[in-house]
Amino acid sequence: MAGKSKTTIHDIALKLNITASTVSRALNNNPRISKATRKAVLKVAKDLNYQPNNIAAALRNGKSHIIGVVVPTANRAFFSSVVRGIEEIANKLNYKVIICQSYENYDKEVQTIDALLSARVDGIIASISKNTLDFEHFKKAQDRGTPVVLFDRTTDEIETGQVMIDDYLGAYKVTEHLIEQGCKRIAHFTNPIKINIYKDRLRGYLDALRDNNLEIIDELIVESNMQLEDGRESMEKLLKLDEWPDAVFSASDYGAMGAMQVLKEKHIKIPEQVALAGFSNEPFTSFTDPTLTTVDQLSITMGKVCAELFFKQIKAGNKKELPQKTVLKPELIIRQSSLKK
Amino acid sequence: MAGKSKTTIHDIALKLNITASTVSRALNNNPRISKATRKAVLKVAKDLNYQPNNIAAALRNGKSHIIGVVVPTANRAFFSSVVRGIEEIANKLNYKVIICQSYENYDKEVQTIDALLSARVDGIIASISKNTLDFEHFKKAQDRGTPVVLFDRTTDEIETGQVMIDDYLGAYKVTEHLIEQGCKRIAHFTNPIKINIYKDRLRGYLDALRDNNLEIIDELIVESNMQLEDGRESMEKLLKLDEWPDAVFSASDYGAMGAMQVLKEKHIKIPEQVALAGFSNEPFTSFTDPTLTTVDQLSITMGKVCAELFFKQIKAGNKKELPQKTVLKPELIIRQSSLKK
DNA sequence: TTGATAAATGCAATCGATTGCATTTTAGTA
DNA sequence: TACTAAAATGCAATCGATTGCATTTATCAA
Repeated sequence: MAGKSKTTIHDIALKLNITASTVSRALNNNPRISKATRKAVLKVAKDLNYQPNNIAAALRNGKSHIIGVVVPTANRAFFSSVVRGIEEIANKLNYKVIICQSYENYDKEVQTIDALLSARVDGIIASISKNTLDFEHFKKAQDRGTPVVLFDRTTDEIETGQVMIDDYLGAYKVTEHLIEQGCKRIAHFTNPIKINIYKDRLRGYLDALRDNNLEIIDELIVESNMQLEDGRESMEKLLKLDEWPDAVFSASDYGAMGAMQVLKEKHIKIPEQVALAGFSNEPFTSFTDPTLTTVDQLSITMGKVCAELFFKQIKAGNKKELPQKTVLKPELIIRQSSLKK
Repeated sequence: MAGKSKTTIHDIALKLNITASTVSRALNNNPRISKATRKAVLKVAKDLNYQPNNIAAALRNGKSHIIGVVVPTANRAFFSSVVRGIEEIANKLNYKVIICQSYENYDKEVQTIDALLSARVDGIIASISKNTLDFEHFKKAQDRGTPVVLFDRTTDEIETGQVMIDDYLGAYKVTEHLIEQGCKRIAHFTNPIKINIYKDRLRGYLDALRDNNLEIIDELIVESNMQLEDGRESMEKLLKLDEWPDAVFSASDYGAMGAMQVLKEKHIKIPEQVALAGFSNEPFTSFTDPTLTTVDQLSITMGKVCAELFFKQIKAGNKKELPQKTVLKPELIIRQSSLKK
């Protein structure tokens, strides 16, 4: 079969000597259609191998039933789990999800949002890229009536739904745990960017130190992009200090991994000499030796909540209900790298 | 601004006292439009914050400029890198990419293909799920005139573009390398499913043994799904044999990782007592201790080739050019887990 | 100035599904 | 049988951009 000409509701209508309206209603389970007709339509639809054209429907309805999701990179387990959570809810409600990657690039992010708007997605769920400083593109989406929900890396500079974990609490817990293990000179890897999450983690770290009467030592706070290589460099830097830290809490698992590599190469014992903790519970953290203490971000839940928030906004429609902010409680995952016991 | 009513080419036309046709042509750089008009249109478009409605265009043109990509899971680094490669080429040609996950589930895969067809994607690039045994859904897409390109996990049961690495060669190289390291009882973790890649890797392993006059020992070939847990179980099984293997080549990195954990727990030295190698070059393989020997699959390249193949098919149009098959040469990555001395 | 081209723009149909408002058919009642 | 309400179906416009085929306007040579 060539199958070139795709069959439409008109083809079905023709075959049954009825109109496209009836076919449309039959396919959409409109109660105004008799059972007999509906049945006949369904049969012919099947026979003709009918495939609905969502594009036509979307044009007519003004809604595509597609949610655009923008993540920095899909291969970070955290992000892809969030997507999974979103999909779980969305698919149930017959929505599809487009995943787009910004590759941590502001321009690409802007382009992506534009592309999604042109594609007439019904909403956008995004985690902003690290070097995004302005949010006009999101505002633009909202002005167009496309709801926006931000997760994890969010901002208060625009009024959107927000879903995040309590980064402050997560960091506080980690730091407290390290202190309980007897650590007194705890270093911290952080990122100098504007995104809240790193600022909050830093605050959590600082407050935990203060609350436990530990001195805050500026030279133990190292800024970088916190990828593997950065973690290595940061650790090397710390090891050049007159007095070593006895623990490192990195706001990223990758940063912690870099530190671990350096420590192992120098045969410095983890956690005895230097305890180690990361943040995000990337899957590899349970594969390292020693396994890495970290903070789980409830990624699937986060995705689900995002989707729920989105659908709430959809339902609310024009009634400008205040966009909601949901904060999830993260979970401390204690593993070998910090457990002196 | 309410911004509720989105501006269309008609709004622009109205403002300029011209017709929508002219606006459309102006926006599309049609040479039949005078520079003056084009300029005016562009200005008004900007002033009115015009956002093209791709859905309308897609309906009229019969093409959405969207490629649907179906992967088992987006969080496997391999798959997300392939997607990245696809995007690189696609974006250049002004195509967008929808990423869908089948979660290794046949039914979900079928549904996804259906959804993509309804969304009228211009093509589908997919890696089939592990438990997919029939390929009617892909055939259906082709019958509808939607080109299909399969990558990595492909099949010869339908005529499509195919992009893969030479799994046979990769496996052969790994095995040969292990033999060169002096290993003589090399075990292999494989997957009993129909997908070619695992069969090819098994063949590569077997041939390498034969070519080096090593005995093929059935009990050293262990079948499983090759996730972490499976790897652990398989390794446990091997360690119950009267004579241990002196190397394990797992067709999956996760399987190898499971084996590594068990070996380490039992204080069996890697690679001295048992050498270890995986397949796929998942990022975590460079984080383990010892780092894991594996095979790189040229993921980005694979993605690019997929996209190129797709565009070739698009251009070819009806002229049923034979779908092409591209085989990439994988690269052996030797790391600590297999390097004796 | 007058044609005759070329250049610029307009008209109207089209893509396929949906839906408000008829209209027709059926069922039920008096 | 006549009539009415309810049920089933049809009509035609709509969503927004595109495009083949006019039609109008500008340009230039004779």
